[in-house]
Amino acid sequence: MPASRNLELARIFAEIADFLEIKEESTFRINAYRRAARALESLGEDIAVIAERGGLRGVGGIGAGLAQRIEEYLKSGTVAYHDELQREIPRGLSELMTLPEIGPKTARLLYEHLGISDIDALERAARAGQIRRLPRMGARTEENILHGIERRRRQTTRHGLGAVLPYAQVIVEALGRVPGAEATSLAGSIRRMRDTIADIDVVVATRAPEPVMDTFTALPQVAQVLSRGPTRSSVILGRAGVQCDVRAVDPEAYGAALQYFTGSKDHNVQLRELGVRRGLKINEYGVFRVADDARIAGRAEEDVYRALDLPWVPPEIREGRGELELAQRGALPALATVQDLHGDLHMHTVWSDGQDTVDAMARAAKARGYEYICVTDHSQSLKFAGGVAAEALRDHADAAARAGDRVGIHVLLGAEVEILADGSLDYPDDVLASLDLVIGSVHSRMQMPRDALTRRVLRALEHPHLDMLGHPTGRLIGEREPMDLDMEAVVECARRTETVLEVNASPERLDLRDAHVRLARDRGVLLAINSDAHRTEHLAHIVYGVGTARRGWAEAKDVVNAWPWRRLLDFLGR
DNA sequence: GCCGTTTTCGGCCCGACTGTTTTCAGTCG
Repeated sequence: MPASRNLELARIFAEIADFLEIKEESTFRINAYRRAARALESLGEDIAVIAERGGLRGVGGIGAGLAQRIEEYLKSGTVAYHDELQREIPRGLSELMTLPEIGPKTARLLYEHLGISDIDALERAARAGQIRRLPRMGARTEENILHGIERRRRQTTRHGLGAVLPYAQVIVEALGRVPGAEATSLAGSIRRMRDTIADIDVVVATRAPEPVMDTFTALPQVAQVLSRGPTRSSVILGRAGVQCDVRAVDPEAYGAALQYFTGSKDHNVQLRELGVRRGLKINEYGVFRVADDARIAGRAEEDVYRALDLPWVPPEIREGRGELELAQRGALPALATVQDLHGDLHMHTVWSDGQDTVDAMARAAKARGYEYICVTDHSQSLKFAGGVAAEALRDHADAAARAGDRVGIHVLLGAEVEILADGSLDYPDDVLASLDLVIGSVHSRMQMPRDALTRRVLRALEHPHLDMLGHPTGRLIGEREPMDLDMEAVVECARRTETVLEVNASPERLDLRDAHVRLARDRGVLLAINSDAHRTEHLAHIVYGVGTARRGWAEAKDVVNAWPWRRLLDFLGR
């Protein structure tokens, strides 16, 4: 399971960090393991491939010691140090620490006094009233622990960006209407457009925090108030069980707070280190000179970066993955924006499984300001999605062109063609040649072994009529794992054959994902950001795709549908 | 354990909130 080797190693390092924390080891060692775990999680490339070319030390947060542990893991499949710690400390304690309110100290306390080392035992003890008898524990804590366990059982880990963002925007708007709220913004991973979200962070600038907190904790969406203070409150929203944290800050500190709470942690740590070198202290209240404690920035986020002689860094790339080095050199990428897009190259109509006609799609695209669209219904073998027979395509081409003329937008006729199990495409070559754009996608037999699957996709990429690979990994966030594909090989083949890799903006997909966009972009592969709309409203999903592409550092020049009509036509060779 | 226009040694972020405390530890972000 090579792709998951990164995640497996990340889990091992994170667990080592937990164990070390229980043992009360140096927090800096603990942080080093945590940081390495996060780096591994967000890596677009297989760690084994990086190790092979001797690049481990080049990954931020990995030094001599951790490189050695990684090598050991790649060779033997285990890390002896991890095994050693596991003999000393039950693994379940690490699991306990994932519950709210339970950190290393409490986990150890529970184990030493009551022998608790898993969540079931903890629940039994809490129900039996044993927790409250422990030092520093009380009935309230016991109750909170039971709540935490219950919430854990009801909800699964993280939430998809697409499910949470619209909801979060409603909260922001509601708080923005409170009298005295001068500015309101999302922060945290949702502002960075991560594909999944653990909680919603909101920052409000106000000199009167009380009414903001009153409004917030009384919102109809609030199911439970976890904490409430003048500067910070925390609630659980609705049945979905998303946590939402609101910070109220003085307008003078709004920019600093927004910067601070947007993160990521790694980005902020690096930023503060840059500050320290200049004799500056950065916290959520502002940027301060250490010498005389004078505040030199804080009102706007731009000011915080400017105080360090840096340009403002777009939230999507604040991941501590080299963005600050580039910012220092004034070489940040000019990330693609929604406004850069001239069209959308992947959408469905009533001709297959879409809800709207080509006319309706064209009108909706025109209303978004697009110059062109490409209609790409499913190919013949995808029967359950109303795949289009080859014979119907000629009529569709005429109908698409007429719709374009009526609406005043260029309408190309393409197809989302099945990549069959052997890597061949689902229309004959002469039919493919007649289409303006051919997207190849895998919708079936996704469970093939890695080698066979990779061969299958590479064969499709080599096909002279294939222009684009649609939703390359086939993942459905929170529902279906990505296919076990050798992404390095796919990216390399796409580069060589000049095949476009899609960033599918459908919120349940976001595929390519951020790390793979970065990999593709670093190798000079062309991208497209497409909505994969199945009705007119879905065209708006493009914001999620743009966010994902930006997280992978994609620039407009890398994105073919950010090119004007003429250039796109030249590229397609039509 | 990482990292280096301060450093191969000695730094490494810190404040808010809760609960059980009579003055603060633990957790979280």
